[in-house]
Amino acid sequence: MLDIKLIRNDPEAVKAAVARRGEDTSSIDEIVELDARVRAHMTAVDQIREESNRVSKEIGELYRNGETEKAEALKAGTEGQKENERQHADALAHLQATIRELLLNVSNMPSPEAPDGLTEDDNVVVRVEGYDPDAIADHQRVPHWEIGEQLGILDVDRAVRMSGSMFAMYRGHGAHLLRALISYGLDRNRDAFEEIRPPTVVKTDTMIGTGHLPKFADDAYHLERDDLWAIPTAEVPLTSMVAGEILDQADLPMRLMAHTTCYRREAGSAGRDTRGLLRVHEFDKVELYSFCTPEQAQAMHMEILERAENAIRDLGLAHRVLDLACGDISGAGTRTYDIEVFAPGADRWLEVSSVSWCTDYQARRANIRYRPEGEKGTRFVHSLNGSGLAVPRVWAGIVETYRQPDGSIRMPDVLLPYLGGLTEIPAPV
RNA sequence: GGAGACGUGGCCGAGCCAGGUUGAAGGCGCUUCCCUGCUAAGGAAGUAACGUCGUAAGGCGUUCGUGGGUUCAAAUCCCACCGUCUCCGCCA
Repeated sequence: MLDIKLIRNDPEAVKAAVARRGEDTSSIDEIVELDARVRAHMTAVDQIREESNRVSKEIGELYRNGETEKAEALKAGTEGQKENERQHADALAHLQATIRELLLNVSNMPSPEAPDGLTEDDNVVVRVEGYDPDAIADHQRVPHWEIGEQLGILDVDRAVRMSGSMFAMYRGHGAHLLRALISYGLDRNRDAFEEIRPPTVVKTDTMIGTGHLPKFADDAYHLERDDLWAIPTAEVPLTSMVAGEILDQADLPMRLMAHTTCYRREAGSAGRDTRGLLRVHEFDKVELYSFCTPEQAQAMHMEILERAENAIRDLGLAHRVLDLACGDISGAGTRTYDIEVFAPGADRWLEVSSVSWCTDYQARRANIRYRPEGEKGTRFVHSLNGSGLAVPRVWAGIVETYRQPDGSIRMPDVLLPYLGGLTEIPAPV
């Protein structure tokens, strides 16, 4: 969430920034107004408590000295104070809860450098690599859901029978390829990132920490009986890993990576891009993540983007990098780069990574701070995340891109160490 | 799931049964200074976070797992929840 002090001191600037997303900013005015009332009640409560603390201490002293009568007299004088305090305290608590609720629903301020615009059409293409529409051969123009069926490596129909639409099942070499991609995604970042395998089902507080709740409750799977949520991305448990902690500056930047399954209801996108693996409710992903100081954040953003892009480049996939327009940046982000792979069979760009710099927006929610060296007090860390490898769409890109004239699929060189001798998925006989 | 024990500051650990100068003894760690050829040892002082008021110095408030309650007063008493540990049961 945003810093209430920042909103208090310069509401117009905050509104202007948030408005670039196309978001309604009227709640910010409301917050400012409620905040003033909060502080009035706060002062009142503090004064009442100060007085009551003082009197209590005095009573204690009187009892100790055996001056029971005086003590009783003082006690009698405290009547009514309690009710008075309670009224202010209740009003205060109520206002604070309201403010928090409002605050949780205000998105992060986009970076001044983020491109203007409200939709994905306004995203700026930073670079395109390996994309040549004229060089795409006919045998590559087969969508992966057809290839998957032909080769017996992807079985959507049976997955749908078990779990409903937008679920997939990988089989045989297809499942093996999936596993290879996960290992590949992790291993190539092992030089700097600590591998984590977190829980994939988490408490409500954990989801709030990253900004996925309350705003996007409809997009997440909820296990009502135990009040647990299936994570939409490893970003959720990774952020919460150090929730409430004060980190040593020496430990920053902290680099973490995790392979997890991710669950998304995709509530707003029913019927869109539903063929094959374009959009599924359950998928595997390797996530790259970092906590760092504000000073380190910009460089870390570039590092994660570079690592994610290199993984795609080394797989030999045509791709492009987008600088997202304000309106397309997810709630917690201040700036986001997307990586899209071109899938020649499906004939479209598929988002395979979203690399976001969240400033202290998530850290504030999850209360993650660090002690700056040579400075008093604490500061909130910055958090950054990016998909190191989103498996299904990369899988789709590979299967379509590497399809040979005979219908077999050659395996990218960089995956060979993970495929136990498999160099191609053979064509059906 | 059953029975019991327990959750205190960066860490360890008193205090809780008998509520009152306890924001919390003592120790470790850390910081600064002294001593010192170097290191070790030793001596002195300091060492939580958050909120709020204040230009500041500083004042006040909150926090002893979390949330309620009792009381003039709660780390201490009561209730609920969360978590940890031990034993039993079950189990990949």
